[in-house]
This record gives sequence, C-alpha cells and structure tokens, in this order.
Amino acid sequence: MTEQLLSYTYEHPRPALAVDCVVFGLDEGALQVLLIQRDAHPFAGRWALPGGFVRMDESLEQAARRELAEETGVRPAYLEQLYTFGELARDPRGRVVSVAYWALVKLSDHRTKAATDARDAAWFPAHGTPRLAFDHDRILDQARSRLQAKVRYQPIGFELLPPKFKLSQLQQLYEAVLEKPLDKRNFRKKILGMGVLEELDEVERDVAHRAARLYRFDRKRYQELVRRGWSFEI
Amino acid sequence: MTEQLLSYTYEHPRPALAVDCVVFGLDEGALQVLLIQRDAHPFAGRWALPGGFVRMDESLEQAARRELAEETGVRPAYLEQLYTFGELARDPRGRVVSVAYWALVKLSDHRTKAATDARDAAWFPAHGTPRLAFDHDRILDQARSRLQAKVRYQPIGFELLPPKFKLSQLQQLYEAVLEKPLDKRNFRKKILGMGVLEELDEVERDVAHRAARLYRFDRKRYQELVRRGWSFEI
DNA sequence: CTATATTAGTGTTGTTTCTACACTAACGAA
DNA sequence: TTCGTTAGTGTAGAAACAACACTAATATAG
Repeated sequence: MTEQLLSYTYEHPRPALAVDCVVFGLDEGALQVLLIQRDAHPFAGRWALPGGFVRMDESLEQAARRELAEETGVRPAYLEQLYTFGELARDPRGRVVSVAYWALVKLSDHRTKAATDARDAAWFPAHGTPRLAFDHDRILDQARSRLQAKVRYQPIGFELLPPKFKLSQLQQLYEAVLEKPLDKRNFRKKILGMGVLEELDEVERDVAHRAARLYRFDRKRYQELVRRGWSFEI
Repeated sequence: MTEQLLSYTYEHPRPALAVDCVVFGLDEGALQVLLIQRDAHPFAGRWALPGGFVRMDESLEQAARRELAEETGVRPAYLEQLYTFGELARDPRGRVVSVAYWALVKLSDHRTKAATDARDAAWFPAHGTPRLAFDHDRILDQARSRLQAKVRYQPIGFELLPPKFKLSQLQQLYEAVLEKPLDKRNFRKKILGMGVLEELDEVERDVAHRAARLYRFDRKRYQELVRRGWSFEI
C-alpha cells in the first residue's frame, strides 16, 4: 500500500516545488489582497496565500493559474513571476521551494465568484492583513514593493480598474499603490499628455454631483508608442 | 544495486531543482560573461552557464555560490536572484526547474583564478557568445536586461570596477551596460553631484597622457543618503 | 425653488533637471 | 619641441516638475 503511494523514486533527494500567488485588487480605491484560510496542518486556521504543489505536466505559470482557480475561482488577466523562496526552514513539513507569482485583477469581475466558488477565500486590505502562514508575510511584502515599483513605468494599473473609468479613480489607484497623495492637476496633465487614454463620449451616472467623463486605456496606441521608443512613466 | 542508488522516494513526482548563474565582468570597458564548456551529455561541447542541482542542506543562493565556486572558482560579492525557468521541455533529461541568479565581479580579482581553477571556464563578450546549451541564451538575455535596468537606479556598477577608479572608467562601464554613449560633461556633473564618490589624493600612473584623478565609491555616504530618502539614479 | 454638499475640471509660474556643445591642461613618446 | 592622447571644465536653452485655487455641474435637503 505504502509501496503504491510512495512510488516516485530518484537517485538524489529533491525539494518539493510549490507556487504561491499574491493577487491584488482595488476596492473603493483601497488596495486589497486575496487570501485563503488553511484548514489543514500546518498553520491550520491561519490565512495564507493561495498556492500548491507543481505538477509534472504543467509549467510554473500554469501551476499558479490552476491553483488560483481551484482555491479562489480567480483567473487573473495579469500574472507575473515574483521571486523564488528557498530557505531551508520555510515549511515545517520539510524542504519546500516556492515560486511566488503576483497578479492583478479587476475586483468587479471577481468579487462574487471568489465568494461563491471558494468557501475560505477572502479579500483583505493589502496592509491590514492578519499574520500569515509560512513566510507569506515576506512574500506579500515583496509583492507590494514590486507592484509599487512596476506601476511607475508600466501601464499595469489599468488591470485593476474596470474597462471604463474616470480620472479620479485612476489617481486614487496610484495614490493607493504608491502610498502618497498626488496633485490632481499635475496628475491629469501628465496622464492625458501621454495620449494613451481614450476619452469616451460617456459620463458616469446617478451621482449626486457633477458627473465625470469616462476614459478607456488605449492598448493599441500604447503599443504603438512603445514601438517608437516611448516609455510610460508616472 | 539500482535499489541503493535510486533511494529517494516520494508520494508525488517532483521536478529536479537546479540553479544557473550569469556572471558579468568588465574587461577593458567591455562587458563579459562567464561560461563553462560542458563535457557531458546533453549538449556536450557546448558552452553553458555555470550551475547545477540544489542540495537538500543549502538554500538556493548557497547552491548558486557553491556551484559557481566549484565550476569556475569565482566568488562574487554581488549576487541576486534573476528568475525561475520552469518550461516543461527546457532540459532533455527530464523535468528540471532552474532558479537563475546573476552576479557582478571585479574581473581583476577573478581573471587568473578562473583560468587556473576551472579548465573549461572562460569569459566571453556579453554579446558575442556562442549558441548556449539548454535555454541559457534566454537566461543570458534576461540577465542583461535586468542589469541594464538595475544599473540605472542602484549603484551596483561599482561592483564591476576596481576599488579605485577614474571617472572615464565609470562612464565606459555605463556606456557598455546601457549600450549607448553618454556625454562626458553631463555624466561627470551628475555623478559628482550625487556626493557618493570620494575623491582620492591619488592619480593614475605611468600613462602617456594627463593622469586622471582616482575616486572611490563611498558606501557609507550612500547608505546615509538612502536613509534620508534619496535615491541613486543615472 | 433655493441653498448646500460634493466631486469634476481647468492654467500659470517659478524651480529644477536635462541636453547639447568645444576648448584648454597635462603628460609621455617620438 | 612637437605630437598624440586622455583629463578636465561651464553655459544656455529646453523640458519637466511642483505648487497652488477657483468655477462647473449635479442631486438632495430644506
């Protein structure tokens, strides 16, 4: 019986290989992160990053996407490798090396799904998380730094917003990620000056104040500009 | 017999875990990379990045340093994780996931050692490398991009120079890494204006032209400035 | 229907940073 | 003494950045 279960044998010992995902979303202008509550040993009851072991027939990114979908129902449009954590004692079960990924999702798309598909998945403020299992606090820290760095020179912020948004939402997003206030007029001047936003013939509705114009990120235009040597920078 | 050799058994199959290293040096102002020539299957005879399998009693970084020392004799002062490569078919021997590292060394320290300790290690121009084994061309590409990006906002260039250097060496370094010419006066103004270079009471010797003043990177001063919120940028 | 609360939207000015650019100084070798 | 070679220096115009305050539009409360 044990024979049948423990049936993969190698000449040299191998660490187990896992993936973990840090998924960011934006809720009412506040940066959120997706966690799951562990129900098994070790760290049972603790919140942790979604993740799991890599299978032999899938790449690392595929493993990250699969685990994320299985555990939370989330299928991010933007997913990128973060860092590989390989300290000897990071998992009490033994030697587990984990390749961490980070992702951005439009919360509007995923709020309901995550609530239904996965019993124990929930969004937390990216700062106000409880103490996480394993070395996941460190992974989350690193993901936040990476997002903060990357959002400055890549137009990835749009992955967090609905397709149509107003400039104040975009500004709030940058303020949330960069953790500092921005000047409204300078921000608008800069972002509109880039020419990567498409101004729509549409304004927001049902608001108790002046309605804001809606915009859309013009990916085609962005790629064209990049091809000509331009680079996004906030 | 086989029983004794193939003696590590797991419930689930595990990919093998390796590390590979991209080591950069600077030779006469030209960026070089350290390669080893493989003598075993697969890719016997091809040049490859130094690397090997991770042991159970060492962290990933330790594995990278160990393999690098064993295969090339090089012990870099600066070493950082690059990316983890986990495509299914990247190694013909089977599923091997490789955590790549990149490093900077002062070539003056390592030129002789590498030549003696390791028969089959050699420096190549970072661009004019032969076709490498495995997916190592891709890894090298990525390391070059990372170096190029990082050298702009971290004072890591100094890791490539001897402790005392002249400004024209520093400029050459940046030109080699960034692959574009820089204006001498603007470069000097900028780098000296930072206040992280210590001007020494020493000039170069035995040159058939006006001798250049020597400088040293002032790490203490740099760290002090960082503590005050300043950031290096070229 | 008027007033109020709330968010949208808009330009200018002074400061700093960036870029382009050319000559003199010092030294050894011929 | 001359020549070849690299070191070392300043300015001016352009561009980017930072600071800053009022009017416009809409729903709601009184």
